[in-house]
Amino acid sequence: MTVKLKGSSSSDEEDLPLSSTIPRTKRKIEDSDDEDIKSGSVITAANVKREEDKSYDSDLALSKVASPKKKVVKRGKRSSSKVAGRSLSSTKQKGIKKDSRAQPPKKISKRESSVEQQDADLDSISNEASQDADDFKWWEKENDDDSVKWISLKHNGVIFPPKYEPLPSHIKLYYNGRAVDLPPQAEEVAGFFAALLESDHAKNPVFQKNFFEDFLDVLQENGGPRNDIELKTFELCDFSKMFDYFQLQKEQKKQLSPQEKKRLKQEKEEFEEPYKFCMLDDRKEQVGNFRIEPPGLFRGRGAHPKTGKLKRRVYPEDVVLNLDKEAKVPEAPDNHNWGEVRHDNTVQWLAMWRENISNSFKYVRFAANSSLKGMSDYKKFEKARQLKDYIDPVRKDYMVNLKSKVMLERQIAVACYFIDVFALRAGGEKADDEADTVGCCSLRYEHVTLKPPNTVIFDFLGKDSIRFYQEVKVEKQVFKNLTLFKKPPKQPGHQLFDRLDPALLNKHLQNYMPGLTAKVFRTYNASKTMQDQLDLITDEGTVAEKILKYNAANRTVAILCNHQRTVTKGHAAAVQKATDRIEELEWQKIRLKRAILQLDKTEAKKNPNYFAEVKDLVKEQELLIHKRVIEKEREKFTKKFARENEKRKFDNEPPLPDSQLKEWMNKVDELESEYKREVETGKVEVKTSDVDKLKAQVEKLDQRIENYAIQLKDKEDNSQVALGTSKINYIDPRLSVVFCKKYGVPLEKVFTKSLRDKFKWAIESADENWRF
DNA sequence: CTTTCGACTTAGGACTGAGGGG
DNA sequence: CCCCTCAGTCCTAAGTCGAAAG
Repeated sequence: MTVKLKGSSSSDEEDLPLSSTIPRTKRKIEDSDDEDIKSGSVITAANVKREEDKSYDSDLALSKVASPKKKVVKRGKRSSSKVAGRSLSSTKQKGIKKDSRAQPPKKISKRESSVEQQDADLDSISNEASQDADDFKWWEKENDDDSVKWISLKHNGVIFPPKYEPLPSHIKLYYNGRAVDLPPQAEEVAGFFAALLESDHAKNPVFQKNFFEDFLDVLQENGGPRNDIELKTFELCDFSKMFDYFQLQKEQKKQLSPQEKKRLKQEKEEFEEPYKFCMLDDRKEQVGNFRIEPPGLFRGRGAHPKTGKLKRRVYPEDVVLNLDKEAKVPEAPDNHNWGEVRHDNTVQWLAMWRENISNSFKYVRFAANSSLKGMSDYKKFEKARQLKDYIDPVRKDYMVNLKSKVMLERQIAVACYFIDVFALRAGGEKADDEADTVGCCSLRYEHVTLKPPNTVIFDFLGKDSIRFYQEVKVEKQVFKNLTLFKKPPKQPGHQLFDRLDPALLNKHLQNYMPGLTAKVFRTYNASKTMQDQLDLITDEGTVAEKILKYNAANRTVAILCNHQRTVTKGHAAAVQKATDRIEELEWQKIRLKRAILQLDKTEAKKNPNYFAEVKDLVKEQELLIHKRVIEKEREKFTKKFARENEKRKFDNEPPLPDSQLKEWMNKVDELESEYKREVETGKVEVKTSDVDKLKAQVEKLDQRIENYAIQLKDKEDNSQVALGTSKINYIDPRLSVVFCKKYGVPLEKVFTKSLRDKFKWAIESADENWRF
């Protein structure tokens, strides 16, 4: 376990050796702080100067020698000359059209607000709208001030999850072998756990403990088990009957006839229709998450202390609605009342409630394709583009400040370097009842390992407890500073940047550019990287090849941002299967080559390279392949037999005779003995005497092997990388639009339907010459 | 000032249905 | 054609950051 220094109370801090030496105020680097003290010299201003000069020179030497191949700075970002000429774009953007805050307030406010009129308004949500959101081109309008988000806002409220349906009386939780008669409220909670019985959560002791505590609470509140069984330990609970029942239900749902499924789906659609849309400034716009989150067990990520706790049911009384003053307030279901009705047009949520796990708010908001979301997305990317014009001084400064005499400034410099070069997040402090994850400012001693002369190993859990592991080379001075920041008495558990927090860092960044914060760097560097990668692609090859290259560029960005996904359950198996298949194809190829040699011995001399691999195949390996191939064949026929009979049974036909299966199996046996002979005699039983034909077959196999190998590599490369997050949040969509336009790639090959909706503004505004 | 709150973006995993290969 | 895979969508957790509260 580690000790947290920051964020803990001051009394905790007093126990720690560092507390007295490092108050969190700005001050000069003192002797005890600076690594240079090791050399025994007292650091005066002059001394510092001299020392710095020396190190500056050596840094320079280092960069001179190593810069062409070193990885000190990834992605060659210091090449700003290309960017410089384009600096007007961000200013240009501002003056597209003068049209101050162009929403139409007059119509609504003047309007009669009789009940009938309002009903008509709401109906129009699902019928035709006064204005279709589709032809509202907000991005062609000037909009500087967005503190007011809307003038009018009408919606139909939210959908609540269905009431709990008690299980059939024969489905019970068992305790120590006895059926427990639970009150429905407690049964529901037990059911939440039972549903997860085969997931990893159910095996997590923290999850079990948290669940069990909350479960017992609910049980207590509702009078305990009705048949007086006292539940004491989790281990004696048997949820399997409940689990089985849920499985059965799932199965039954699957078994429904297609028509039945369709009908149910349509019913659901019809019921949800009114909630899917709202009227925003008289335009019909989509609502995002209009369903209130159902109760369940909290599934925290990573080692979350609260994982497994009961996420309680939300009632209308917990919900705050937000609409305009004239809007008809939708009726709360079942004679309930809304917690509150608000008319706050400075926010973009339609409803909210407080959740009970961390006591924070959940919001019902507009969908990603809405104008408001689009606007903030656009602004985000414009802000990132703006950074182009400021990045040089920012970088120059942090390089200079790496040598600042003020500790805080050095820490800021290193933090900026990390954020810029390695795309770290800001890293706010976290509470004890959250998972222990970190970002830049919250990095601790143990998260950074230093390997002289200038290698840094990052190893920590970031957002969502995703591991960040990188072994990188850094600027010499960064390395020196890190050594300094880790100097005793600092030890594991202590903050690396003990003077720093995101607020401070962001305040520093605002000095360069209004609105500049740590997260802007991620957007900037992601989009910049994408631009650079796309620039490398030429207008050659097929559309499919271009898409492959686009995805490769996308992957570069995803890796930069450390966007990972856990390898799917079947991944290892899938890779093994693909590898096996390639191996089998290789083997087939070798057999063909052997056959060629048998037919014409002179071939070997004519082209020894071509036949080299024939000798490479080891006998043991070949035997294994044989075994695998034969096994697969047997399995294939067994399955075919079973499936065929299943079908016949369904069609009321007589099953296939066993003799059929036997016949198939005999064929496999034959094949098996053929292979056996082949190994014994070393001779392939050739079916043709045409050498050219065989060669053609070899060629075909080569092609197939190649294809499979590429597919496999792609699969491997992508197995741990999630491309979606960067595409959705970090890469300026206009880059993709330009790429597609320029190279004749259909946009739908890179953007799904929902992304095309979300990025409508980009699709319609970017021309071929647009650059990030 | 520092801490907490509120509102927003960013994130990976679960679920599901369309389409691609055997 | 059928199965199975995987892309696309849904869900909601977990960040960031400015502003209010203390």
